[in-house]
Amino acid sequence: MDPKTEHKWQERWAEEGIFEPGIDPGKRKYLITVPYPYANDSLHVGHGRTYSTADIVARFHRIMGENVLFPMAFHQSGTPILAFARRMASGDRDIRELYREHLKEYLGSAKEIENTLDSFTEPAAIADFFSNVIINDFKKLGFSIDWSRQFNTAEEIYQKFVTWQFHRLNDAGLIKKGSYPILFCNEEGNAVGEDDIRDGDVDKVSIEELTVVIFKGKSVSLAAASLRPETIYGTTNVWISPEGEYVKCSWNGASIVISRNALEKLSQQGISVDDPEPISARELVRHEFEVPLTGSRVKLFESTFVEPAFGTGIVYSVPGHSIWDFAALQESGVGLHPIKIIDVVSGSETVESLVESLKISGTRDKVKLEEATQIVYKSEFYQGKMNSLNGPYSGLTVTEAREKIRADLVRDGSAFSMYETSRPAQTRTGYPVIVAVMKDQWFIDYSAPWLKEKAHKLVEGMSFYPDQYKKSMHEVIDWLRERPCARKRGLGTRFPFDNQWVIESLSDSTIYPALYTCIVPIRKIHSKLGDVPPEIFDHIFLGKPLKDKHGCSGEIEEASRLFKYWYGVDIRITAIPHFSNHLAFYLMNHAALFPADRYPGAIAISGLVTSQGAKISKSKGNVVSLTKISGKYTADIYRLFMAVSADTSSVVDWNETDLASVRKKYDQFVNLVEEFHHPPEKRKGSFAQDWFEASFRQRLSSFKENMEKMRVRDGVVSVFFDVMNDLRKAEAMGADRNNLFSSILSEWLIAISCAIPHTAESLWQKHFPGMGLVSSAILGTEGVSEKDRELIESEAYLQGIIEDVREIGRVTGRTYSRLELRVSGAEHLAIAKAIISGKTETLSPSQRKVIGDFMKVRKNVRIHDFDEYTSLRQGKEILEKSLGLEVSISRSVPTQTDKNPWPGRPLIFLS
RNA sequence: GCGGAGGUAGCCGAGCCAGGUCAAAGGCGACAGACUCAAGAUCUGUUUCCGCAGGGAUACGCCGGUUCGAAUCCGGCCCUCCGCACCA
Repeated sequence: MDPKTEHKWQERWAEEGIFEPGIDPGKRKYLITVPYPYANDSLHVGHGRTYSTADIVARFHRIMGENVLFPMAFHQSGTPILAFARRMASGDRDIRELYREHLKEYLGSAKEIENTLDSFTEPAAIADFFSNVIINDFKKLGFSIDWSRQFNTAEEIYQKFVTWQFHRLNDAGLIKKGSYPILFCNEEGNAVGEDDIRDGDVDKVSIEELTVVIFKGKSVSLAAASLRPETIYGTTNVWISPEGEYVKCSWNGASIVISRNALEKLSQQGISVDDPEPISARELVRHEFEVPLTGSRVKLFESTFVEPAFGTGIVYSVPGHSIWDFAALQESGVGLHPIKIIDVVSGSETVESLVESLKISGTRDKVKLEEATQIVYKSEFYQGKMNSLNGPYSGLTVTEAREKIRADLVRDGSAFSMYETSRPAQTRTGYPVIVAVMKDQWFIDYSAPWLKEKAHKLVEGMSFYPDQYKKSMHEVIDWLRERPCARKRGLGTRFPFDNQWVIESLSDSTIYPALYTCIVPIRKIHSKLGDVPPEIFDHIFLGKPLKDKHGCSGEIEEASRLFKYWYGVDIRITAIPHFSNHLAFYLMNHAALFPADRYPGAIAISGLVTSQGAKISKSKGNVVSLTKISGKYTADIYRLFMAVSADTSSVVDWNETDLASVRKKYDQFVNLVEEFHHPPEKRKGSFAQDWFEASFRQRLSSFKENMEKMRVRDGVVSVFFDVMNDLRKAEAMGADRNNLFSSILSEWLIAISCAIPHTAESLWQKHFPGMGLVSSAILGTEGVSEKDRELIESEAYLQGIIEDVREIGRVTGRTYSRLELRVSGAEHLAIAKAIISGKTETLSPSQRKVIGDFMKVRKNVRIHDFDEYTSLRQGKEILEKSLGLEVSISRSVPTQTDKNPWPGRPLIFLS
């Protein structure tokens, strides 16, 4: 198979429109979806896997006679495309160079590339370009996608749909407003996402909550920030930075000292600090301050490890439980001693033991200090108990004490909360990233009990592949809280209740599969009216009565019919990273908006793809783009590889060694089928022929069963590899290949067309000309008969005997010329049955003498449904052929005390 | 830490839910033989150890338990992977 031939078939499929189904009341409908890709880049072999799996499943359901719809669309909402366009517009040379290289895969001339790069200052141009790349890649892989229904999330029509959806969520009381901490850049006046932060993708920035504790002094108080308020009883002193700029300001009636950097953060977080005045904090050094709750007095000292830019630029020192404080104290030489206030399980690392084992030399040893801090934090936080020095908090666990002490400090007016980034961070343009609290953040309230209850019911009623994910989904639903659903920037749909906001990009992608069903007539409505009013969506999707048809009654009714016929989604296949976010929202929104008969039917999880043993990433240089696949390997090899190299949910590794072996098998298959000639007349069945046909029916039925249960690998293995092995076996048993083929070839090609459709089409055309396309053929329904099972069992019985004979030959190391087989008769059968059922008392005394002989071989005794003697007679030639021995068979030998034939285990004599 | 999944022969990977028919499917790799001048491809066989008649011993992360019987059930331990949110 070459890419050109593959292309030819793709064009045929498109011409005949066989993947663009309409309503067919005579067939069961099957709607299969995969989350749409984000159109900011081309896709690689990893992305292709989910779609490959989906296409194999789609094609399977098609050959099972179902009316299959496999649609797709493109995601353009959110910040990445926008950020990319901005960088291009800013004239960033690095990114231009990067994409110049990248575009060479898709565009021929340098001029074309430069023009395209120029156009990338517009987000829409980026999205369009990569959407087209993806479409082309997918077409070249032979995916049976209905392209007539594609759309993208930047289209007005999509945004009308999302707007409608948000109105309905609001009607259900699920849209809420509240305050929420986010990453923010004051200089740019923007919320910042991962892509806006320098190294944000490799070194994630998260938000941490600090407790700012007020240490009262004579004229001013110190506001010291801590991640661990529970350590307050271990305070020995307070630290400030000798290099920091500090200000005095008023908070809650008190005069407090904080770093200049903290001012802006606090105001962004809605904490009011007024009248800031510069103060020379050094003057306060060695002054005494009062520790809240404990009432003890501690002094202020300087240490360079304190970062003015972190928190308030002031920290209180707990050398008993903080490595930094311990190291700083040792350096300072002020002669204070650590106070131990937390007990940990014996054997756990402590501040002192870590300083020793890690050889920490001082506060400059930042990397080791960080590592040690993590270790101490974990063991104290999860196992620690407050000891008797903690006043009323003695005996509490660290977790409990933290909450209680924080609450008590806040109630007392001795503390407030502030947020801080988990590491110092800058935007790509170099401005600091801080945490701001948005007072009017919009949420979707996924915590609503009625919604959770509905969602649990929905989950209970659907299938998950693998099954264990059903349990996980129940847990995810329990865990969901309010989700911020709008942002101040990014592409997407305007938030309908507040124009300043844009709907966040996962929140706009929940029930959109509904749109696939009827996008065509809705487009018509939109082009007629220049709008799609919400009540039309209400009518189409929720069946609400519609008075004013806006002159589009035909289109509206068409859309309603389509939606009713196709929706819900029968299966949605997606990679695991979508599980606890996208899939959860997908299910929650369906539960919130649709009646139960429109709920999703199943979710299948597709595993990750690695490349040459490593996670696929640009930095590792192991990205293999989908564009190269069809040319370099052919679509069918890719598809077959994805199907058979691992179970749907487990990891597939893309590497040349495994690819080569799949290719080898594939070549074998093609050669076999190409050499086939229809025999002039079908020969009368031999044992081998009958067995092969029976076995094929069993392979086919196992294929169907596995595919139904989304075990694509097992399914394809049984219909591809196993049938080829059977074929070889049957030939070895003396059957004629063409004869074997002629009885199964058409069904075989139809089944195999799911995985390798192009190859199947070519072979189909060659051997069954004039019978249409294999892609639209339907598999027969014949199952496995009792007779088939007997044949299969009887062949396995023959194989067992062949193995036994071989083993004897191997062990004795001799060669033989004759094989005599003695099969058990009626008497042996009766004795065996009696022993097995424990009714030995029914046996005669002479019969009882053979029980010992039976027990020796009982492991191998099997009472078959077929007659062993007849089977051996039928298989005589096969035995002779495979063993190269002259074979004689006898039955009903009299019982003896030492050696008897038993059911399933004839006596073997070699000479 | 919490939640989830998992550790099976040289490798990948079934089996485990419903304990015996499991020395454990299938694939890859390796080895031997056939074919060939040769290589490749293909076919046949072998691939834990012992065994001159189809057998035995030891094995499914480690330790222990239940059972006549455990890869499969239970408990403990060790290790690996995934998710832990506003990010697509």
